[in-house]
Amino acid sequence: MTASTVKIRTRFAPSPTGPLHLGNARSALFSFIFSRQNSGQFILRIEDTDLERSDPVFEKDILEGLKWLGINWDEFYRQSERLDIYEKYLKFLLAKKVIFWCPHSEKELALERQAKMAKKEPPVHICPHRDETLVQDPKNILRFRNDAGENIVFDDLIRGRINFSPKILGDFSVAKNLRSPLYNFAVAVDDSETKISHVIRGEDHISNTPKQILIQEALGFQRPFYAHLPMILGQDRSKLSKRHGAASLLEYRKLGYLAEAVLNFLILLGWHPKDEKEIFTMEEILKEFILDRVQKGGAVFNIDKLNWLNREYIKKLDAPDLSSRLEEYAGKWTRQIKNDPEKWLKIAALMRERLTTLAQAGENMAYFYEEPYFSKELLFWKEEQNAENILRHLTYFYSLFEKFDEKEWIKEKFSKEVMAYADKEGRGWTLWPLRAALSGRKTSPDPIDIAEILGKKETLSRLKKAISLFS
RNA sequence: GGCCCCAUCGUCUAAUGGCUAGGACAGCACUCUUUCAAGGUGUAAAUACGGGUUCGAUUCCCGUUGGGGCCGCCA
Repeated sequence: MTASTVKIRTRFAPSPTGPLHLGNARSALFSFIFSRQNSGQFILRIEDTDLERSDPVFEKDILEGLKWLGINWDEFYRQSERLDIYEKYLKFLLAKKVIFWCPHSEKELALERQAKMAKKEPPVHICPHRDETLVQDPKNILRFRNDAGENIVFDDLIRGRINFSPKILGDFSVAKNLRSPLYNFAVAVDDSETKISHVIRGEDHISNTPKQILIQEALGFQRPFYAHLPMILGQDRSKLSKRHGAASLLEYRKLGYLAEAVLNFLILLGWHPKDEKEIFTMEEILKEFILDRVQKGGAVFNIDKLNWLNREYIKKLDAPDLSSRLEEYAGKWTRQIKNDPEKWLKIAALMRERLTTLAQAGENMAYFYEEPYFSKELLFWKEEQNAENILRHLTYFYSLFEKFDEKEWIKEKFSKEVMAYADKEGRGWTLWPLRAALSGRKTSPDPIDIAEILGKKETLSRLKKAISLFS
């Protein structure tokens, strides 16, 4: 079997026991990309065999996260709906005496494990009842009668040959009972039943692979290709988790990251195209991606790089696109935005180069919709000591703006005169107080742009208010 | 503890036997500039260590060290 002769089918198999996590999202992404560029199928399989911990809420979160990133699946399975299939294979293996009922309690097993570890032996259970034919009983579980002698060897597409001694596996568990398969068993069955050609998953599954191979072999299944991706690490270089801050994918959406940026970021963690390009579209990824170029070592999650990418993607958005994406982050200004879409478009265009995340829009747009409050000191630029000067400039600007027609209030009309005055009197000394008077902030876009958006009436009113601070 | 995986600037990475070890993010400096952002220019910063192999090792081999993962009736 070679990659060129098989139909490429990859899968992403999350368990709905928590929200979709960045690391998982990346595994899904790599699998998805690999299937798409080989015109294969991408299968989504929900691993909800653990009824206790599985929750439909998380399943929903996972589906939503994948859709957000644009990762679409061709087939969908839920393990809890496939119990008949697992039962069939379990019975088959039971009849072949490849699996058996093990009567040991969890407590006994824990004790045994402890003792073995103390003796520096692999903490595995080799069941004394493996040759007996015990029957089903709520106390018993099904274990694999592991007699494998030779090393289990598989060729990982990213790491090369990997070798395991089967002895360290012991008689591993495969199911709690005929209707409750355990992870490794369900995976082996499903990967084969759904004809998965390439299992692309996180490095944390390397040590599960020999168990799955043993089950495949007992069942006479064909072995898929394996590719184990490096982990995404937190700042402390341990597996990324909740304690490293936002780990859930959808949280990044809430924080105002663009799906395109997150996607680009995720693919860059562990993979890089031949050239030095860092920003690319899905089409470009599909064209260039190759498993051989995937990194082997874990990659530390770096929010600075994500922020940079997000800024880059925001800058590329045109004003209408940005403004509509920004709407859900507008908060209490939502109604004003809808009332005056033209004004909103201009605001969005101004914010474009200043946003790292969409969520920052809320605080950066307030002064366009409500009158800012500030103290007189704000109007003083740098070393400016003279209040008279500020008053003079503001008064000049007031009379300047006053003479322009409210109906033709665009910056092209008045910017020339504003700048002529600024150049004559000193830009900083004049433009700073003007900008501060209009925005009420130390930092903001250009006063001319702000004046245009505010309109004649509001511009004059704010200037008047600033002037009044001096009387 | 056992087994497995990994190792280039702070971080993500390029260079798979041959230029001065390249790029990006972050940092710093300068520049542009009314502020912020963006932009421009520049700068500092790495092959973990020790042995081999070789005319020549980031690259191949061995060892050491370090980091990570897994060791469930979770997935």
